[in-house]
This record gives sequence, C-alpha cells and structure tokens, in this order.
Amino acid sequence: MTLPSDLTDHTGYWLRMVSNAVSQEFSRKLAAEGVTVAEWVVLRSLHDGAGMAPTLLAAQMGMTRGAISKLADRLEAKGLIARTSSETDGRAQSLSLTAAGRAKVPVLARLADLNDTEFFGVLAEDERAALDRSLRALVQRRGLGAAPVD
Amino acid sequence: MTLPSDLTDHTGYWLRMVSNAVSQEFSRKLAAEGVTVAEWVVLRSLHDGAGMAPTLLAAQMGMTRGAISKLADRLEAKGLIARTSSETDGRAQSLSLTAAGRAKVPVLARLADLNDTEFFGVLAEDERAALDRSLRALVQRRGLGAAPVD
DNA sequence: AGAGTATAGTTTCCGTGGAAACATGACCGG
DNA sequence: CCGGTCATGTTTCCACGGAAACTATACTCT
Repeated sequence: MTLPSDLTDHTGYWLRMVSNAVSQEFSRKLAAEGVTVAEWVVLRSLHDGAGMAPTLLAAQMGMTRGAISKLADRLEAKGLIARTSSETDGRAQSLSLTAAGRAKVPVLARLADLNDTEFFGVLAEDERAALDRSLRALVQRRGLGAAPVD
Repeated sequence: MTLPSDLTDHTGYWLRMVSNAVSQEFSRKLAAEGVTVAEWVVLRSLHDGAGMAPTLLAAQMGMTRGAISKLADRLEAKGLIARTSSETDGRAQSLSLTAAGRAKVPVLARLADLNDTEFFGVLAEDERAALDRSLRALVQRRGLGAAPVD
C-alpha cells in the first residue's frame, strides 16, 4: 500500500488555511468596532426587512438556537439590536436593529469589502472570478444552505 | 452613497461556508475514529520524522503553545502520542507517535482522502485544479504559514 | 559566579458554540 | 375543554482554543 497522504495533498487543507486567515483578519478589523464576525452576520441579516425570528436566523446562519439566544443577549447588551415579543404568539419574538445597530451596518460592510479586496486582490481578475464561481458551485451542488461561523 | 454590501457579495463568505462544511463533515468522519481534526493534524505531523517539539508544532499549526499542551494531554490520554523529555535541555520535550498512534495515521489519511474526494468531486477536474491552484497562490502570496484549526 | 533575560511548557481564566434538558405557549383530536 | 404533541426561546453543561500569568531551566554578560 502507499504512504498515508500528506496534509497538503487535500484541497480542504488549503481551503481551511485560507478561510481561517481571511476570517481572522476580518475578525481583527471588526474588533476595532467592538463586534465579532457572528455579530456582523446577525446585524447584516437584520438590516433588510423588518425583524426576524431567532429560529430563522439560526437556520440561516447554521447555528443552534441556543447560540443565537446568547448572541442576541450580547448584541442587546451592546444596544445594537432589540427583542420584540410577538403580540399573537406568546413564545415568538422578533429581532430587529436599533438605530445604533442600523448605523453600524454600513461601517462594518465597508470593512468586509476592504477585507475581501485585500485578500483576494492578489489574484488576477479572472482567477478570482473563477474562484468565486467554484465556491458558489460547491455550495449549490452540495446543497449547503448555512454559513456557520465556526 | 450606495447600500451596504450584502454578505454574499464577498468571496470570503463563500469560502467560509465551504470550508466549514468540509471541516464539519471531516470532523464527523474522524469522530467515528475517536479523533478531532486538530488531533489528526498532530498525528499526521508527527508521522514523518522522529519526534517534534511542541513549540514547533504550535508554529506549524498556527496554534498557541497552551493549546498544543492541552491537545498533547488528550492525545497522550488516548495513548496515541508520547512525551519524551530532552536529555540535554531540562525544559524541552519531544512529541512522538506511539505504535497505536502510528497505526491510526493511514486509517485517518484515508478518511481525509475520502472527504476531499466527496466534496470536490462535484467539480470538473480542471475546475478543481484551478481551485487548488488559486488557494495555494493565496497562501503563497499572502505569506500564510500556518493552518489554524479555528 | 550571579543577576538579568530568554525560552519551554503548563496553568488559569475567559469567550464562544454545540447538545440536550427545560419552561412556556400553541395546536390538535377526542 | 383537556391531554398529548409540537414549536419557541432559554439555560446548563461541556469542549476547545486564546491570552496571559506562572514555573522551571538555559543562556549571557559582566
């Protein structure tokens, strides 16, 4: 039999390395605004539309409801989102941005843009486009519907 | 000014989604062997060569020495690696595989191969090759030297 | 040789997320 | 209307890693 394959033989290895580097750098940038990556995703998700159920958010983000509950606690403590209890359903609630939260989204979005540009700017334009296409194809063909933060 | 960019506008978003999916699925496969992804990386790293200092491992894996210390504890408890104190330096130690650990590497390597094949098999061969090349180029051009597990 | 500094590994404390148990409210079938 | 079931959000416990303090040993320079 052959030797055990090397770590570097796997595309998943390089993928993880690049992905973690991108996320860590983004995380560093967001930290300057007092926000984590998961929090950014929540804020951006709440920006369009008016209010969203935690359970739906959990599904979209690929996280458990428990995690969302705690994440919402933190964002609420920071004054960036508000919890509103449903009038019609005693269990349900809706998460929405506060004015402060809404104001923060464009700022954070710029950081996201910057981070992406910095990282992938070293690739030729067509190479970058191909990378993007391949990643989207993988998501599509493998039916990935969520973007877990970790 | 324009609207805040969407989450899906960023390559980093798709990268994270795919990377996490790959890692989670790999993690699931490894769990059947009672091993985590970080542990697999350690085992594979120790497979070639004879013994390795924890600090070096930390650097290669992009983790802190503290994390490696605890990781080594777990692997030692599972009987997969051994700690050997240096004869010449009272501080230094060397991590190496036990027979059980060595025996496990080829098994785990097959799981890694399988996982990679499963995930990226949905891409055309040239597309996959291009993805691999782009990822390696990013690592190279951005000087990424470590593969943090998270 | 001895003081100060550097290095190796460990430990403690903390943040964050998953799994599962939990509490509450809604709904359905008799 | 009432018991069973389901859905919503919260809580508890655990795993795992980072940051920084800590311990022990080595090295350097005078």
